[in-house]
Amino acid sequence: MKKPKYRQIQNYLKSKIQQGAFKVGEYLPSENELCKQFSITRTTARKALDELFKEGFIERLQGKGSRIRERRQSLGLLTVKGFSEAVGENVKTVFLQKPMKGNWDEKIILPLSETEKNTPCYYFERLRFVGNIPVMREKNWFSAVALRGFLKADFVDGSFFKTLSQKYFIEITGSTQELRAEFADEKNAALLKVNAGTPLLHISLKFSTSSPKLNIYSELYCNTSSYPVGNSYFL
Amino acid sequence: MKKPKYRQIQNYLKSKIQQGAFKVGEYLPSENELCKQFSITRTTARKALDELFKEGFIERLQGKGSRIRERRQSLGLLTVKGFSEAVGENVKTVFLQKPMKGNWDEKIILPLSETEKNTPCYYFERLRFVGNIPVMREKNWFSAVALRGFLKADFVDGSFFKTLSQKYFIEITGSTQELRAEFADEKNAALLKVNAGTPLLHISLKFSTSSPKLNIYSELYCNTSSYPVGNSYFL
DNA sequence: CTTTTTCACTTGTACGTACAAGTTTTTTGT
DNA sequence: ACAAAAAACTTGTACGTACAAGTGAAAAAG
Repeated sequence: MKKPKYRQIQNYLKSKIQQGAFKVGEYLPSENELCKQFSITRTTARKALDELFKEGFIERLQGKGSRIRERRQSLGLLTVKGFSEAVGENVKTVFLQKPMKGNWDEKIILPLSETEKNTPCYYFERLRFVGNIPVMREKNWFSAVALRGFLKADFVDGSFFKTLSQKYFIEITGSTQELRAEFADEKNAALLKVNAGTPLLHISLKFSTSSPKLNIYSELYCNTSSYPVGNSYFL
Repeated sequence: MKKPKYRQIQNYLKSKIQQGAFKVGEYLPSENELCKQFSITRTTARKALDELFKEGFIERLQGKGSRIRERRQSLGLLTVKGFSEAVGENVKTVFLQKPMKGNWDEKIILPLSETEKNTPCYYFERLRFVGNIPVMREKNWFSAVALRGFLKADFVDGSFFKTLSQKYFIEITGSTQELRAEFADEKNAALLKVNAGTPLLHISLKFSTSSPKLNIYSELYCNTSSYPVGNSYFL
């Protein structure tokens, strides 16, 4: 029932980070300060910080402290090369469909849970550019129950994940992906400005989150001829 | 200079696991046994085991112990769906080129380090089947300096990674990937038994290992029409 | 003023203790 | 013989202490 102390501290700090109380590159309170502040021992403070490190929120520098980190880099997610890394630089995102009440599409490849099938569904669709070249079409579905008021709100910094984190305190905890090379259909060809029949990389994604109610299902269609999709994984 | 105790214990246990002294599903000595055996405190023993857990070698079960785990599942590597998971089941691997002295191919997409360019190179090539359908062509390059005697030895259980682990005590520590959807060229079309011009998933891979001398570069060509490539990532 | 040393901070390692909580075996009671 | 209770194990959490090692600023020495 009761949560361990280190996890309480961990979650407290996490929510502060998510709320933007600490910016990327800034330092968290030191272990000893946390000890005083929460009346705990250093063992417990360290455990909380170690967990935040494992989750990718901070990096720990001996002699200096615990520094806030850009979390995206720690997740082994597939990213369009020169996309999220080169933030802002020549990158553009256009809504093809703003968030709306939608239907669980039969094109979603990764299996939905039964409970999800019986809940209303939100949907949005975007087209992503590098320079003026459209490189990725992105279709997203997720259950409406976890994100009340989502349709009215704008995206934080134009980022869906940042919105989840800062407005709903929901983090991505994992992902499952399936990758296929397919011929572009007419719709995708038109959107990505290629000939129909060009090979596209089709990525079917399921994101798990810290909210058990919320999984995000995405179908991505990528023109990889100029900008391949990349990812990195490190222990 | 001197390594911390917990890391010595960690490495000792790791090498035992790699040598096969503990099989998958078996339990490591308990924390208290390690304390006696190495004259350390439980804090240190726990730290060693926690590290092995982070590396994916074991899972820790309260009340039971630390159980050896199939490590591949913990790495966020791309796998052909129904391939490594369904071990042995309908899965076949054929050498198109047994390990040999080769040349750093210009087709390697991810950049080589300068030192690597100046070392001799080993090469091998395989074709992988699910059922009787060829689904993946796999070309691999790596520096010869790290793996002396590699050409003579056979693969452990037909697995390159298991060979690295058990014969050379080298582990995969990370990977960088680039993904492209491409038309099949004639060679790949013939090998994968598809028409030239069929879309193939082209994966360019660089594996980092625990040996700083060894990186493995791979170029994979996958027919994803029946068996998509998948991966999972969890925190 | 510049260089060196010291000091005050940070995180890292390691010791020891105690009890909670989950699992399995043994003992006890009926 | 069977069921419940106890004991004996496991890992998990949390306390407290001490010193090592890395960093940066302040103080001392030149």
